[in-house]
Amino acid sequence: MTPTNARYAPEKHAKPKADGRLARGEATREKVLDAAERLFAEHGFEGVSIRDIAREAVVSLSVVGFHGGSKDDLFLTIFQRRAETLNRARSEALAELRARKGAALTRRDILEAYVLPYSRMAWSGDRQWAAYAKLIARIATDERWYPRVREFFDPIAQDFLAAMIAVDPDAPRDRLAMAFVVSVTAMLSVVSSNMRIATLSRALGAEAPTDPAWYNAVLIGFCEGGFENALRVSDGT
Amino acid sequence: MTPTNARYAPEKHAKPKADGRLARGEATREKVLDAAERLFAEHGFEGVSIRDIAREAVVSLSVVGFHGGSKDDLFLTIFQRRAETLNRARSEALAELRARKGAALTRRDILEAYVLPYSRMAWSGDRQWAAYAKLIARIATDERWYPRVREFFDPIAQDFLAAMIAVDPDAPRDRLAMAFVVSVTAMLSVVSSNMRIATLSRALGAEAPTDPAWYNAVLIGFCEGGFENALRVSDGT
DNA sequence: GTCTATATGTAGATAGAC
DNA sequence: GTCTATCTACATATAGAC
Repeated sequence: MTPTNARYAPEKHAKPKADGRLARGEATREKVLDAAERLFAEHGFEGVSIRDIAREAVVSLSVVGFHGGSKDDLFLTIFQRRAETLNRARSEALAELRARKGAALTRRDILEAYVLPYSRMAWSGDRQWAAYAKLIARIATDERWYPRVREFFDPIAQDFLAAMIAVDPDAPRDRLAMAFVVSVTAMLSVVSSNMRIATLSRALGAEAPTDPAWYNAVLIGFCEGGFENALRVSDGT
Repeated sequence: MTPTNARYAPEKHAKPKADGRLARGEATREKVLDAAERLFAEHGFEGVSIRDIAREAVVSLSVVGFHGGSKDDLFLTIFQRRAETLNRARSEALAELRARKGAALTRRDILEAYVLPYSRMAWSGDRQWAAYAKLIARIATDERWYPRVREFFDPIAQDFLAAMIAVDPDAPRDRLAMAFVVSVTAMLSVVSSNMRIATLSRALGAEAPTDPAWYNAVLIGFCEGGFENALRVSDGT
């Protein structure tokens, strides 16, 4: 697991000064945000105190407040910081596919363009991007936080849904919406529960899969088959 | 949404006294556990204080400690309290199908036997069972809590996986494990995010689905198609 | 920009009266 | 069994020195 992926590894968000180094305050700010990102990803918002963050970042307590503002602000800032990079990766993946395949675009292609940027991020080998991926998985089903961060994710989701509709204009919209939400949750769950998948595999006598490409392939296969079957009009039970 | 389902509505876990009424202490205990269940489901473990629970249950602070023990104990007790009922419903559903269909059992049947008892519970119209369903969805992907409650869920999951293997003995075990975990997450996500599905449906110009049977049908359809596609050996990307 | 010090509130837990 | 009262620890936030 966790092969390095150059795409995400070098990503840093502080602006370098003219001389190429970060301003001192800027570097501290990054340290604080990075520490908060890791801890929030691991323990959730309420499970982390500002003192924990200060300790993890190796700064004093009030430095966290200075750079991060209130605890709520700090949490939102962490989302904001990387959202654009992820969104851009997804948009570019979709645009590239559209350019290359045109009308031959399939649902599988669209799913890949949505899933793979996130997957690469989660398994990039960069612990901050991995933490961010976990954090997204954590808040996506959280009714308290999702409304406050949806602005970062919903627009791109709309684009992908539009692409799905273009592939099959007759698909019932409600089923499409549900298949999409379920697919997104499935994607997030693979990152947050690959430990469970590994455990369960071993319990069944198989080796625990370790290759991200394997997880991607099975996940995308699952969602592709799921979409197809869910969109077929039929009412059971 | 939320039609009453008699199966779960009358469920109460305190033992009645010989005269048919609950002992006073027992009734208080139930009040405390019910309040904790609702609040933990809504706000998570760290998001709820013992004082919150006391207020919700309309008892004094120390009564919560008296009946619930430590906060950790209280949380685990809530899980324990209803786990057996849910497990029994699932086992019975599977046994009934096996008796009725024998070797003609399908993956779809097995999925239904796993999903429907949970779905009925979540939408039973009883707010405590609904809260319990939300609580399960909340901790299922929580690395801190899942190890402490898996004993309540893993045995039954093993039974269902065994049934899946019986249907298709050649299915690769690792893919089976992953398809199962993803299906379970999908099931849980429908309960915790049906608001998002509804919102997204409206955004696409459809009405927001309100019928639990519709959610069940689309979900099971999705998982069925997902399983089938995920188990096929093929490696993309 | 970063520190120490502290104001102010709330957390979990329990002792002891009734 | 249930209450009031309180212990001790830790929370967020910020004022003010350097």
